[in-house]
Order: sequence, then C-alpha cells, then structure tokens
Amino acid sequence: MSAVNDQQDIKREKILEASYQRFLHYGYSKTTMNEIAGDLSMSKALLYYYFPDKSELYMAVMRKLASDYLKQLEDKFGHFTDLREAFLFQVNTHHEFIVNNYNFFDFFRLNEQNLPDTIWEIVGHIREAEIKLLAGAIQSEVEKGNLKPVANPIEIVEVFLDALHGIKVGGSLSYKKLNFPHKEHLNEIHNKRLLLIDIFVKGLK
Amino acid sequence: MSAVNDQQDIKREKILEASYQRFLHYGYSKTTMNEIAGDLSMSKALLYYYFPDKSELYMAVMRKLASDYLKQLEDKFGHFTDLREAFLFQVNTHHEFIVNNYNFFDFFRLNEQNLPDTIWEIVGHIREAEIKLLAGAIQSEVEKGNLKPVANPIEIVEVFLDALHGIKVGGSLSYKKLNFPHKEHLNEIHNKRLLLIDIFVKGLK
DNA sequence: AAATTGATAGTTTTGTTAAAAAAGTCAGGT
DNA sequence: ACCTGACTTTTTTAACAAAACTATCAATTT
Repeated sequence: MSAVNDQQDIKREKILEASYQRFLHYGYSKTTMNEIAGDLSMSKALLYYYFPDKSELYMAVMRKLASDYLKQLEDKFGHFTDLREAFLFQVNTHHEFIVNNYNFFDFFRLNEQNLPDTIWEIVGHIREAEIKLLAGAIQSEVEKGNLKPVANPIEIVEVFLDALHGIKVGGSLSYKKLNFPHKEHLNEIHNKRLLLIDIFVKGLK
Repeated sequence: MSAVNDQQDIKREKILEASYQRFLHYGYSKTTMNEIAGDLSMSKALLYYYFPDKSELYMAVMRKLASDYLKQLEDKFGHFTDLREAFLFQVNTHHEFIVNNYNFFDFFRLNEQNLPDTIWEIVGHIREAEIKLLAGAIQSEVEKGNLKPVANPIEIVEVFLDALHGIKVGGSLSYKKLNFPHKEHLNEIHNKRLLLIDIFVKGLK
C-alpha cells in the first residue's frame, strides 16, 4: 500500500515539475491542461485524477515553491551574529526567489486584483512565517543585549516588511505604479532595500 | 485686457470647482461633460472653449489640488525643530490630503495600470517637491549638528517615501494587495506610518 | 481496485456587430 | 472674444455566436 502511494507521489511530483516549467515559461493563462498532459505524454483526464482543477494545480506548485523558500530561511535563522545579518539574509533570499521564479508570477500581474483566496492564504502563510522568523531574530538580539527591549517585535517586523515591499524603482519619470516590478528593475530595488536595512537596523539599536 | 483675462480666469476657476465636485462625488468615468456644463448652466461646447478635453480638465483640477497640497507643506518647512517633526508633518498632511479627496482618485483605482502620462508627470512633480523638502530638512539638521553627515540625503528620502508608500493594512488574512488602499484602512495605515517614522528617524540620528 | 483514456458536456474567452452614450467639433450668433 | 445648438466621431455597452479551454465520466487497461 505504501508502495502504491509512493508511485502516486512520484507521479504527482512529475506533474508538479512539468506544470512548474510550463507556468514558469508561459505564465498561468497561456498554459493549458492539454499542454501539460502532452509534456508528460499522458491524457488530460489523468491530470484531473491527480489534481482537482487547474487552479489547485497551480497552487500546489506554488506551495512547493513557498515551502522551499521558507526552508531556506528557516535553515539559517537562529545562527546570525547580529540583526543586520538576519535582515540581509531575508532580503537576499527573497530577491533570489523572485528573480528565479519571475515568470511564474505572471498570474499575479495579470489578475492583479481579485486573485483567488487560496493565493492569499499562501502569501499570508509566507508572510506569517517571515514575521515569526524576523521577530524571533529581534527577540534574540534583545536577549543577547545587543538591542534595547522592544514593546512589540511583530509590529516592527510588519512595518519592516511593508516598507521593503514599498520600495519601487524611482526617478519620478519612470515612477509608474506597478504592483509587480519589472524584471529589469529588480536589482535597483534590491539595492535600495539594502539601504533601507541599514537605516532600519541602526534605528532599532 | 487684464480685466478680460481676470474674467476668463474667474470662469476657469468656476469650471474647475464644479468639475472637482463632480469628480469627487462620482469619479472620473461616471462624470460627463454634459453634467459639468449643466451644473454651471453653460453649454458643453463652452467647456471645450476653456479646456481642450476632459482628461486635461481632470488634470487641471488635480494640478490645483497638488499645488494646494504642496503649498501646505512648503509654508511649514524650514520651521521645524527636529527631523521627526518634519517627517511627521509630511505624513500627516499627506494623510489628510488623501482622506479629503479620496473619491477623486477613483480614476487611479479604476485604470490602475496604464494611466495617461500626464498623471505621472503630476505625481512625479509632487514626489520631487516632497523629496526636495525632506532632503532639505535632513540637510538642515546635519548643519545644525543634530544629525551626523549623510552621503546622499535624496537617496534616503526616496527610500523613506517608498517605505511609507509600502505600508499596507496587515493581518495576513486581509493582506490582499491593492494599490490604492480602502478608505476604512487609511487610519490603520497612518498609524503604522507613524511607527515607521520613529524607527527611521532614530536610525538616522 | 487503481490507473488511464477518448469522447463529451459545460464554461470562459474571443471576436462581431449594432445600438446607445458620451466625447469632441464647428458654423454661426451675440 | 464669448457662447450655443446641431452635428460628427469615438467610446462604451449589450447581445450573441464561434472558438478554446476546463472539467467530467463511462468505458478500458493494468
């Protein structure tokens, strides 16, 4: 029985992998279930045997990505020598995550508003995990005596994450609003975020 | 000749005022030129005598709002006792500005993406003025010796404004993305921004 | 029984067209 | 120079059919 489930799990993994590639290269709406099935030389109906619908398939891929991303963070947290290092690692890891999977998030850019709630559950889950880790890092620094005691670490981390999220490519001319930044701007944004970290950390010390 | 132009200017003002009321109550797309003309008991054609088109009319109102807003800021800047006070005034004034004219910006929410470039010119102009004022405040504090010298005040102010802009209503559950925040959330956002100011200012000291 | 598929049903997107509404123009009047 | 009614052009809306795609299921294979 466990062997059977192993087989099933392997096939599910294969489907997730193929779907990921399609979504990454063509985005959500320009990927059809037929194409995914074709890539795997299986019938479309079989996809529906493993996953309830297209949206759930996308979410499953996304959950996997999110889980990998969070694992990266969790593995390193708890081993930092100061807060700046922790913030830096968070921002760098996040940057890498976005750069590597940029096209996968086409879905976000297209729908922009009114995305399915499941998406927001995942986003919310990532955010909560990040908050927990970063708040923990602050707490840890406080206990080590490197930081003066803080009333509400979580509140601070929330502001920190929002602030990071708000960093856009500037220059007033090209200051068009766009929830999801263009790929060419990611590096400039990243650099600005590093500056924000410096100011922020110094303000907390 | 100047009397004639005075008359013209008065009429232009009346048109701007009537348009402002319409845009504020019904938003851009649900306001028609006929209605504005009706409010003023004039023919639609006359509106086109004073303004080239609807979009330019909207921009003219917006420029007026922007100018009033900036005047508010400029009048007070230069008279602050510390940086925190300056930042606070900027954020409070901005908050008030958004709350008072909330519905006027329907235009932004509806079109979201691909707004006419003229809009971005105005937004960019406001932003540049804000940057100038805030960077000046930083410079002034440096000269007073209250702040240690800073490499690039403008860069810092840009990060500050972006960070403020990024503050959204949190709670992970209701963490849906929305460029333009809902009216009910404005106060919560404002409070978070006050916290950001505290951290930021302390980090610069 | 679990895994798989071809055929098919149901839904969303896309394209077409016509009518309605609104933007924008202009010749002519004060 | 200021103003308008009548007119033209453009944009929005609604309705509808065709196409593309999602999703289902009875039947078949392993």
